[in-house]
Amino acid sequence: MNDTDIFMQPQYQFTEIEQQAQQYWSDRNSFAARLDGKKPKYYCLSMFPYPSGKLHMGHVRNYTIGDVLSRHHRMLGYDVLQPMGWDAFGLPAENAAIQNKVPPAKWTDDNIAYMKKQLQSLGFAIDWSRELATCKPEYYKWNQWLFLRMLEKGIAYKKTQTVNWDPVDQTVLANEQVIEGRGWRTGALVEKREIPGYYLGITQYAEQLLADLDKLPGWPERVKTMQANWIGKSTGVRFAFTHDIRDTAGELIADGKLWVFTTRADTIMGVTFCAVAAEHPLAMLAAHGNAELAAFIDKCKQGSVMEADMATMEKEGMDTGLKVTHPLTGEQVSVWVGNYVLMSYGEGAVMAVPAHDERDFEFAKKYKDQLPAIKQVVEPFELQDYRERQERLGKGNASLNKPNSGPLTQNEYLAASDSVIENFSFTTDSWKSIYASTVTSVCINSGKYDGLRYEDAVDAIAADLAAKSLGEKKTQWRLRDWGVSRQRYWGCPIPIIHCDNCGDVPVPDDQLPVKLPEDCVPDGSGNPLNKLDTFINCVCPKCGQAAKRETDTMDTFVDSSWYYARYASKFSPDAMVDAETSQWMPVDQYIGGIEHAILHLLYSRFWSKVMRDMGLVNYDEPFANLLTQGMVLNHIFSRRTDKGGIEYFAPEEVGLIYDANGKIEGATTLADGQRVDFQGMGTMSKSKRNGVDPQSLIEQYGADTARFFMMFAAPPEQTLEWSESGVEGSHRFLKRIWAFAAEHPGIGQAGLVPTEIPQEFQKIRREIHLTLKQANFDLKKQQFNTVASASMKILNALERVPSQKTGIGQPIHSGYQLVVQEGLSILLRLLSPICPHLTHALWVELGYGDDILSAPWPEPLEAALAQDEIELVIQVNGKLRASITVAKDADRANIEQLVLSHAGVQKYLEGVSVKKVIVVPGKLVNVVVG
RNA sequence: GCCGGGAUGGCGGAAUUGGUAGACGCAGCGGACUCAAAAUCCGCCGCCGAAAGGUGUGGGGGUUCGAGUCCCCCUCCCGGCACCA
Repeated sequence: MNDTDIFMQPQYQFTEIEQQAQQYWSDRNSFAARLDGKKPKYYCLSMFPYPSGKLHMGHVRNYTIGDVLSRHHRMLGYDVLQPMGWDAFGLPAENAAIQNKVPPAKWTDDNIAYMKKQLQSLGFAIDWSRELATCKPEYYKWNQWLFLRMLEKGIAYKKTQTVNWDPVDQTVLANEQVIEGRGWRTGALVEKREIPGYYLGITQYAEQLLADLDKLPGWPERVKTMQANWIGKSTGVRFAFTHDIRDTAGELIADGKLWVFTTRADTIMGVTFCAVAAEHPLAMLAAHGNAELAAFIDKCKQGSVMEADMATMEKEGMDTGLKVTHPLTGEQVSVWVGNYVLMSYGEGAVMAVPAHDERDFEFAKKYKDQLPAIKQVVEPFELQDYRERQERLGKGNASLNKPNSGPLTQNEYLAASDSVIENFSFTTDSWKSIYASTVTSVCINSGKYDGLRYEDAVDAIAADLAAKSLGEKKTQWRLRDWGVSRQRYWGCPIPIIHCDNCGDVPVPDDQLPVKLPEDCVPDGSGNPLNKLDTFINCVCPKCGQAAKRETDTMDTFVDSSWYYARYASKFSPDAMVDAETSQWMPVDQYIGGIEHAILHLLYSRFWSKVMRDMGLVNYDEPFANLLTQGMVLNHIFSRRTDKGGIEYFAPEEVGLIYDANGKIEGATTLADGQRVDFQGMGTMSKSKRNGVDPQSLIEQYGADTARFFMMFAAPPEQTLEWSESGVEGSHRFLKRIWAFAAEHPGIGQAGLVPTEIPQEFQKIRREIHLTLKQANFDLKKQQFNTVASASMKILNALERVPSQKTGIGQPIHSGYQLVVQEGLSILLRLLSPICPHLTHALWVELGYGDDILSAPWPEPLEAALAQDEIELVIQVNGKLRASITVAKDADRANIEQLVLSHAGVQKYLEGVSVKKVIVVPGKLVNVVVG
């Protein structure tokens, strides 16, 4: 090599080393993914970035994790695919356009070019030939194509949707652009508007999306739980209370039926009232001519809909004065408006059974003077079983009066149950101790249903309701269809043409893609496409008359719902994906932030199933294994300004103050020595000024240091606390490796055979192989922090190998050569996924081979791990007292005898007798005395 | 409020899944080199104690020869959420 000069230097010149390694990989196209069918495949995918301008630390962490996995699997003998691309449509490009008057296309392209350079400087083993950007027509053409197929199948459809409308800018706002009910730019009060839009029928796949979570053992439990909750399946009974309530025109409302949904139909005989949402037609009707009720309804509509806010909120309601008829008992039941009933879920109305629903109970407690007495209709099965046994024994006539207050025992409850309803005290505690019932309950006080357990009761009641045409069993989903229309410019055009004669006409396939004009500069006053005649005006594909193009674009979640499949395919202009896709898919390892646990992952799963049903792909689930990496945190420093605001200081602008325990107490600014407060660790963000720029990190320490620290500081799923001195420590380690290697030029070439190795060398060799064993175990667990520390341990061990130079000119011991040669080879390979540049350079320079990428992954050798003597720890009554060294095949009796005669043990045996001796082979001996 | 995950030195974090608690690193302290500093290297480093020893994984109880690890109760912290009938 002509660049040997760098390697001869004992100094670690990372910039040159990294550039040369990257050049080497790029010259040889080292990371082009190929499937030869002989090796197993490994598709490793990190969530693609939004090209916001430059990388942040979260990206560095995410992509380093992916790269470590990719490089490790490559050396294990897999064909690896690790692609990269750009989630390039979205609102920030439009905001930048408004600010800088640059077209979003230009802004996005420039950002991509810069960020690509940054990614390359980190040395990721990416197949750049598969790079894609979702804002390019050759990509989004297939969004449009699949959308049209969904339209044909009835999966996509049009209906009106509610949007946030800014009356000043005359534009639709995204939720994030609404700040405290006002438009972010204009400050105008935001209005709700109903406009038409396209929806995708994800609810048609609800059952599959829920059931197939079981096919994902490689996903974190919490992500699966979140998805299951989001899909929100509940099975129950939908039924109607009948009524004769008429509107102001005298028309019977909703055919005289008040529909409700319940998962607890077995408690139907315990209904004491009904509650409807504020927006429910019955509530609206009752509000006519009832100012008090109208005011209450208005108040309900204003309240927060967030669960956390609501959980502690007082349940409130008001009687509408309306009555409905119970479908089974014929009793008249009052209809109330309840602030805890949501119009958007189920029927917007509920039956209220205070005895067996905590919310209903809270409500009934508050309005007990206006509502009928609560009615218990189920009790735990175990209790009923108990009661029956008691009755057979002819017992059970005690009174409710319990001498000492406290919760009733089962026995006491049983004795008093007949009088419990009259004497029930209205507290949540007594409700919980008496009524709260699970589904293992049995009906009581329910006429013909008495004695039926949950499932049987629901079946019988559903059958009776069905016989009257007033109800049936039903599955209710929380999941709603996915609205994909966005009234924005920088997105994929929805391929529809509006014709006065023919209505909404799909763009024919041969006219795809509908290209987004790229020279627009949004000015904040709505979608510029609306003003672009060259885009809007077109010809109806059906009748040939002049027509208008749809100007809405698609939600950017569409773009990211299938990019992984495109990566895995040849980028054909004629097909969304090709046969190669099904060879690479599913993704073997997907890595990204937990913030995408619900929407992105659910939409991708849905999209995959749609593609599968259209015969495009052959997999049910796109991501076999999911790793959700933690966030990157840094110190936050702030102080109150004179004006009462908060001013933030970057960590490099302050000096820390520690308390007596060495904990950070506060800090002072380096500039003026003023005191600032330490706010703890928080996510790196611009607003808190605690971000660290990856670029300056790479320039100062190199990519390998950045990568090493990212892996070393915390396990991947946990948050990672930034530490400048931690980065320095990582850098120090890499310098030490370099210096150690520089002292052993050409050591990789020595052809040594490990035969007779003296003890002193064997001991360290064993330590190295033991550490390697642990590291390989940790890699399987994806616990990279201990893999990084294992590489440190191996270097520590290598530096301890006795060099035993016998004198000037004397050769060093062959045992030394062997252990260092082998140990360094293990260290370089083990470290190479984390620090690929340094290890690449040293592998070649020390003569181990041409390319560490094609070296096999190191495995510990049994011969190196074997030992003739083992150390056993000795405990007396579980406390560590001594240790002995015994032959590895020493038998139990032998060990016991050795232990009991050990001086360090005997002093604990005086005056007591040995009861038992426990020998854990290879580990320890516990002498139990007493 | 509900669901999920946690709590181990001054700090980040280990502990091969019930078997020597604190690996590895950071910070700190002491020393070597240096005119000096930086860099580098060597040593010490949970707490109490002069030592012997004792004690110690958020708190309390339990199972076990043995518990950071398993079980029950409690406290606090973080993440998620939908008053879901």
